[in-house]
Amino acid sequence: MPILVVEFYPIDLDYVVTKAGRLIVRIFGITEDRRRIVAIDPNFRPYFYVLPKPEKFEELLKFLKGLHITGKRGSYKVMDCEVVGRELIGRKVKAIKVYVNSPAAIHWILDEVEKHEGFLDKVGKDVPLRTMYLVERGLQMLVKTRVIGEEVEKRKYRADYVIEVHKIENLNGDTLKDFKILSFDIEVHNFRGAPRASTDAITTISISSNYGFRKVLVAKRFENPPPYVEFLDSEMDIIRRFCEIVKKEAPDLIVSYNGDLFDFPYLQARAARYRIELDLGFTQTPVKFVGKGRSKSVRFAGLVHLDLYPFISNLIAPTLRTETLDLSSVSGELLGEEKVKVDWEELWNMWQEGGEKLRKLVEYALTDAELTCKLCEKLLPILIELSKVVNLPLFYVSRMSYSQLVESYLMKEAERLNQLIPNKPKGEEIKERKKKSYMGAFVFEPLPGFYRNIAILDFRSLYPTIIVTHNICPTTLNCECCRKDGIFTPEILKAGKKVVYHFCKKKDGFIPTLLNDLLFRRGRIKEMLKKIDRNDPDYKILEARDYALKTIANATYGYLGFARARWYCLECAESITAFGRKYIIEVVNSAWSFGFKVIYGDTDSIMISFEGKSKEDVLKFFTAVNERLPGIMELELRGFYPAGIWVSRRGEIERGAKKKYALVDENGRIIIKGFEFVRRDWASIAKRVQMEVLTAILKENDPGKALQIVRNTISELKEHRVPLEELVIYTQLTREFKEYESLGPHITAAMRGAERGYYAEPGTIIKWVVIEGPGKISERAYLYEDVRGKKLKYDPEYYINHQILPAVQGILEVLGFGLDDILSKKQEKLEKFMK
DNA sequence: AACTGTGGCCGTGGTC
DNA sequence: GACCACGGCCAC
Repeated sequence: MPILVVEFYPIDLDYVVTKAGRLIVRIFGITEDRRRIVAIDPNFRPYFYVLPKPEKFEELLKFLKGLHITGKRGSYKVMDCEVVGRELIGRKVKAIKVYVNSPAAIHWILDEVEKHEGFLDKVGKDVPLRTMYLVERGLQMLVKTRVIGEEVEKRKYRADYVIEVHKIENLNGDTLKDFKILSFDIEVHNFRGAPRASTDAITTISISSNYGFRKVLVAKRFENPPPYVEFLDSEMDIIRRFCEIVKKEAPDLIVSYNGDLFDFPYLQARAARYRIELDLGFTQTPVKFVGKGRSKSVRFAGLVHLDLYPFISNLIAPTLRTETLDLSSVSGELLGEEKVKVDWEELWNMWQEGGEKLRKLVEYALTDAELTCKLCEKLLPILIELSKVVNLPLFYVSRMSYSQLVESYLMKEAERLNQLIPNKPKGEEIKERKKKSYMGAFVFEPLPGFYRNIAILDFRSLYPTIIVTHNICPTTLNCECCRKDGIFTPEILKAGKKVVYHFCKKKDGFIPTLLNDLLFRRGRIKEMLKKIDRNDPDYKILEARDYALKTIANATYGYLGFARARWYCLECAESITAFGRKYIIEVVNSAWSFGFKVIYGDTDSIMISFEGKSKEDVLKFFTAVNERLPGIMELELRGFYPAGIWVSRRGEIERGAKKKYALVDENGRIIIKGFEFVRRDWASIAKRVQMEVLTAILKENDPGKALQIVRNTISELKEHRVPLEELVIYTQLTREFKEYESLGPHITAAMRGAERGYYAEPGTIIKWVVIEGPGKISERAYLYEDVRGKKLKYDPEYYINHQILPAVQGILEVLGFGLDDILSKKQEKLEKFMK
């Protein structure tokens, strides 16, 4: 077969072991002219490291070199051994890098090696093969790549080129940008929101794309269908047609919203009834279900299945304000487009009735696929950047948590910095680590009050800059070489004793080096963002890159204290927070010595009042602090705020509540932290009134108006004039019913709902309402759907005393208004009279 | 499998 | 009625 040279962008990677026991790594990609390529690399050898006892080094090396095991499933061989000098968590080691013939061989060979008397330790045996491969070959995902190799028979591949690799290398910085996206969504015929694949058929499959293609496959006819509708005779035909379309369109990405846990498993179960294979990828092998339980994912070789739900819930959710993570709410927030919400019961009716109703159902179904596609377009730049930073295929990156991202990044960079990758901790070790905790950040207790002329200062990336400045790393912790003159932490109080750690002054640690890189790159991106236009196509990419780098930098501190981390280091985490406390307290002290009143501060920020002083004074103070800060640490001036309010802790007039305050900025924007207003588990009526009260006070200087708002709302509640939607409380069910020790209202409401067939499992957000009647709140808590359906009456007393008043009392108290002032009958009569 | 960390507020049920 | 643990969610 001829030798070919092809340039392409790698988008996916996997490996197979042939029946003959040969390991084959497959790189899937697309060329500039949108052809599919599979580069087959049969020459990769997985490896791990053995640390022998020094005195038996040669003996073990000799033993390893000839090692060859014949097992039932094939033969396992040591292909090569290399003696290398590396570092393992700050310790210089001489190790043997052992190359073997297949992934399974790692386990078998190790079994033998461990029995050898010269064996001391093993490292890197649990590193994923894809990481190993990309590092070893020096390849970057999504970056233009040239492969030179022999064209081989396509056989089972649906690709334009199948090439056996002779040489493969990245070319330049060019990254794949234009992805062909196909999104889809299924609708199921079921009644109460707990679809069962054993009984409930798929009614429609909707498909959308970023290149104009859209379609809804329907198994029931109606008059004058929209052009995108394709009628088919049965569920079987819909599924078959769907597979046909995906294969024919050959997109780069097949995108779903919760396809890992719902759409694909469901589709698979229904397809199995008709013996249809979901073989949608570059190969004719069927779909793969990887992992178990809640971490299940659905994978096709080459065709990247992006499920946006895990990505959003793992990484994006903290930046969102939405109460729930359903497609509609998330698109509402990220795209500004919300779809019409239709509940299960209604969908059932629409299907049953057919005709015009069915047309609505079809429109609704298409919207789902369309929103999924648009969300993907919106989030793809971030995914691409993350994929490049940690250098792993999109498929994996899109399903990763923060800790996995950090760890992947560290693993990717380990080889370059001569670091061995520590083993993953095992069960017992994890348990031991989990028992330990340590002291975190400092939070300043505010004095309750209404303040004017506030300045906020905060440290830029406090923890990352501490790590870099003080060289905090498991590799530099308590090094031998700097016992006398290292970098010493502040005293740390630990179980009644004072402890001090030190970090190496002579050589840069592994993690500080990487974080310094990340922060430096971020700095450069920020500079570039300032220079280019917002509409420049590069703007979005740079923004996404900044987001990716920030995400990894910020999660690194937490990762060091994470029990399952390979580079776990509790002393490091402790040291970082200890330095953090030291710095913020120093800033508080300087503020005082400059004559400012300190109102509040939390972890890396300080809020001061400059009443009686000027903004220039604040600048002087700010400059003075920065001059004394070491390394790359930096205090930033976040801004000036005309007014702010801090309340007392409930029931403790004199003590201010931490983590709760509201400000108004110079543009009149209200900023609210910690108050009920920002909490999911408060009724929107209470949240709205709280916001209105805060606005009246902070922005309009009109406490009288605030009182009036509260009184009006109370009357509306009493007269049942408030719509039920405003009374719904959202609370998450975090475990199975039987695991609860105390049964709060949201749990009893969910339990009542479950009896009526409303689906609830850990993770479900329960929407509940309190109705009139005797007994505990939990005895009167019902699902919103139940209350609405049965036309039960909500309990005004509950909403007044347990929602409205708690939300506004503390705020009004600061201005000198007590409960009597709020409820004052006289005023209310007067008001009615005036109307 | 779900799991980056600690600090913090506060309603509710449950116990005395 | 006082007190405390549980449970959830938020700040950073």
